[in-house]
Amino acid sequence: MKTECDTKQKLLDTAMRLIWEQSYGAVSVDHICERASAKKGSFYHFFPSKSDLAVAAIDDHWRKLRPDLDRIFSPQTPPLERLAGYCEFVYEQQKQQMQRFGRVCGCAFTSLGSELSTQDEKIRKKSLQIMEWRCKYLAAAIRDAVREGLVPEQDCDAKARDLYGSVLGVLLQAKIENNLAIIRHLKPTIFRLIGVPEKEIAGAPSLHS
Amino acid sequence: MKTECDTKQKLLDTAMRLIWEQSYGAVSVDHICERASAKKGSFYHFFPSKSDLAVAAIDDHWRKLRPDLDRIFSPQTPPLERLAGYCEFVYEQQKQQMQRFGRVCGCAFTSLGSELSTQDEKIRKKSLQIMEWRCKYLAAAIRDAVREGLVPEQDCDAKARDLYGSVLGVLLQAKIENNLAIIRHLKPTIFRLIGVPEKEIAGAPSLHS
DNA sequence: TTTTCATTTGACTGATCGGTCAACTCAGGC
DNA sequence: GCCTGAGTTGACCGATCAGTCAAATGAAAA
Repeated sequence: MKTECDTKQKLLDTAMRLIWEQSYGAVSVDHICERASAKKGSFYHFFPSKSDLAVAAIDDHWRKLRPDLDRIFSPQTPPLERLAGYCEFVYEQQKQQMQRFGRVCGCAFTSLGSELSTQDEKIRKKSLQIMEWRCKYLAAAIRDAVREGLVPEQDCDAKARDLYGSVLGVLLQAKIENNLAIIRHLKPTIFRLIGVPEKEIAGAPSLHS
Repeated sequence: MKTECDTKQKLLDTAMRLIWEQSYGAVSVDHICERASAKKGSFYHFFPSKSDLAVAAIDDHWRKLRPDLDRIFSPQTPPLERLAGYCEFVYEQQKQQMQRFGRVCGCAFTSLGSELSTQDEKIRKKSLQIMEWRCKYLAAAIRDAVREGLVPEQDCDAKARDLYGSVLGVLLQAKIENNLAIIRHLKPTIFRLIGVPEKEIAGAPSLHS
């Protein structure tokens, strides 16, 4: 009980960072331990296996992300501003990764999901869960936009998934192109998908608060 | 010179199949050789390294894909039917993978790109190149749709990338959900993005030839 | 027939992989 | 002052990793 359990937290942080910047397959338990200044025995004291660590790291990363999403998608904010704010957040998050690592790293959750969902059911399930949670924020915003008459009537849950698909797609393109700029396409794209009038999309470039 | 160079082709086919079904990191050179009934020495006779094989396998897979895309995007076909046909093709391809492997496997090119573009520049570049080539088909279809007055004036190249982003996103979701059905969202989504009137999207469920 | 050379073979290397283990440390409760 | 048990340490395991190599094979060119 040397240093409480910040060894565990250090391992979670380091693992998420390395996997995000590289990939699950390219990061070994030894690398994680070395960068976290922990020994292998400690690793396997806290986590039964490498893939269990990955699941725990996803959970931990999501936990740290939730306050931001709760703020962005606050019902206090007009629904279309929530969506615009989310696009801005996605961009800023990638920009921050770019500054730290010098590369566009995409979405950590879905990178793991893409790499491992055909092989590791635990990670697939977890990745899927995060996807569903994120869609709930989008669905609520769309629903409120419909209620306020800003966009046409539509299947909000299904549309939220379409929107999230576009987010994932753009992040994947940005990662492969290593180009932040295309993330700026995100806001007009999702506005089009929910039927915001084209003239409102063209004008008002970013946030208009 | 036993069997001409079908050993090389066998290695390419096997590699693409295994990597598609699993991932680059999860598939070893030994696995590939075993499944291709080749020996390690043969592997390294044809390919200088594992990542060179991956690049070659992408090229080879693309080569085999082109005739289908040329047919689907034939200028003979009305532009919106080309896009609908492409959505159908994407669905059918995943369905075929599902039958062979029992799982939705997503887009092989971008799975590789997603996993390795932060680590292997050769693979990133190749993955990017394929992305650009595919966008050209989409851009041409959009351009023709604009010319025929089916959709509003727009930046066709930029929109093609947005569309392709949606394709990638949906495939990623389908892979993580292991669910073919959501790929059916693709056609209405990309039609919305290029501004096909909503009443035409709702009607005419699939191909209308 | 002999030469040539792309191809094939299988044994081999050293490094690294994920994971195990018994011994050790040390704060808190008794 | 001893005991307990969460946390730490570093040596260790067998398997597997990507990559090497010298020798063998055999079809086509000479």
